[in-house]
Amino acid sequence: MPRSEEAEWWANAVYEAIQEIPPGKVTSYGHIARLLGEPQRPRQVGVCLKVLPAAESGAHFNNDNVPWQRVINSKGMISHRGPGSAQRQAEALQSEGVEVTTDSMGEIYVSLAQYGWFPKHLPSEEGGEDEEE
DNA sequence: ACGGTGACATACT
DNA sequence: CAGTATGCCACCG
Repeated sequence: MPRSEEAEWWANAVYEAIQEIPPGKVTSYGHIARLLGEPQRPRQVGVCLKVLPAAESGAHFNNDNVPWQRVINSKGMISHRGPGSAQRQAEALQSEGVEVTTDSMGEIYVSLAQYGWFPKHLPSEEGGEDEEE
């Protein structure tokens, strides 16, 4: 029981929200934070994923039942935290039918306009595409 | 005990 | 339109 109750609540809410993301879709950290009513804490969403327990840890929320792979940054790009980690995430997404594109810089992108999952209508998202559901 | 960092995003310059 | 600055708060050194 590391983490205070508050942090636990936050992580809990984050994991639940992520589980709401339908397969074959992706969303952003900021959107998750917004869904939780805390639009100012997109980073903490990432922190929660970083501390996400392993599948074999026996935790209620773990690497296996939380589709962490469906969460990317607002630009539709997969952040590279370690060597090959982004690659792994891209692979997982492809396995769900999500098309990913790699630019010349080696950065992996996902078309938010195509696979973005945004239950709420975002005010300013990519050029003004009113994509909903 | 303390300060820097980070799976980000928005606002401002 | 691109680069810089700030907020947020758990985790690591």
